Amino acid sequence: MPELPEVETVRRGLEAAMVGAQLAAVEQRRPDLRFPFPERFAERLTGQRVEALRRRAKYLIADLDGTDVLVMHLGMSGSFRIEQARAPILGAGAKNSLHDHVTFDLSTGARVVYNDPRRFGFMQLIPRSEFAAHPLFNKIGIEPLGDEFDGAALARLFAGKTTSLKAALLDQTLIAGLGNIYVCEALHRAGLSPRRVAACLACNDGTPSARATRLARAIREVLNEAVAAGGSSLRDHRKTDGALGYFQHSFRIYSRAGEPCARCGGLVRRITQAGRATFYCGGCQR
DNA sequence: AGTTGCACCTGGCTGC
DNA sequence: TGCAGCCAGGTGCAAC
Repeated sequence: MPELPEVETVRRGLEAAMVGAQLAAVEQRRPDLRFPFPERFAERLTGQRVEALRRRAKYLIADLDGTDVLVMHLGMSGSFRIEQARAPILGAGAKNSLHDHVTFDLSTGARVVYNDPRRFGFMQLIPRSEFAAHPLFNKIGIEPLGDEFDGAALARLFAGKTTSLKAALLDQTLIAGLGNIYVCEALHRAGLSPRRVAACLACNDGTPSARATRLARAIREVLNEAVAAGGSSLRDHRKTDGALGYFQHSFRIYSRAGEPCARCGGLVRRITQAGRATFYCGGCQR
């Protein structure tokens, strides 16, 4: 499911429920998700207090009061829901609980449940001292909602890249947190073809082009709007209170193959790039 | 070094 | 109604 706006939405929900609380009991219901759980996972977490709930790229990071940091990734279909004691959420029935893989019972009485049908998500425990140098994080790129992200940064990152704009924007070692939907949406807003060479964002003298500025602005804009909407719910994404995000109603290009472009009336096309579907308008995306 | 293709899983939708 | 086939928000690794 989840790109930056969905992960950020989940982070906010978990932060409100977990920060300051102690993990009174942890249950791990299967040996692995995408990867095996760490050794003695539940035991090592039990009794720890959650001091902060952060996001880096599409990772959720819980700072604990012990020596470890809990790293969580939602993969394609992972979600968290928060249940208050004695008040299970209606509709969270047997079918759904089949894929409840981890539960955290908090000292507040709330229960946090991780559900992931496809099991592409994973959880890791990393010593805090090794966090920055850890292979999961040491090559991650710039945060697109951070202060340092702008047209100049984008042009610098993409300089000399012969790959497509689409592929470069999906590369997490360059920019952290964009996925298939928001890359398509940002390129459409910026009026840029996903097939362009990534290096086209820099002028011959290396300065950022107007295109770079437009694209950086479009990326920030679409991410901010999506976060404000609680993310996009296609199949699996839920806020931690069970509510749907609603940004999917604001897609201008994603999954609209065959429809007229909302901006120019041109035909929205679907192509495949790097094995992923790309939606774009041949009329106004140049 | 940079890219592509495939694998990892389940479930939902489409079309026969 | 049933079932086969295709598709899906991500990422890591093997192969070119």
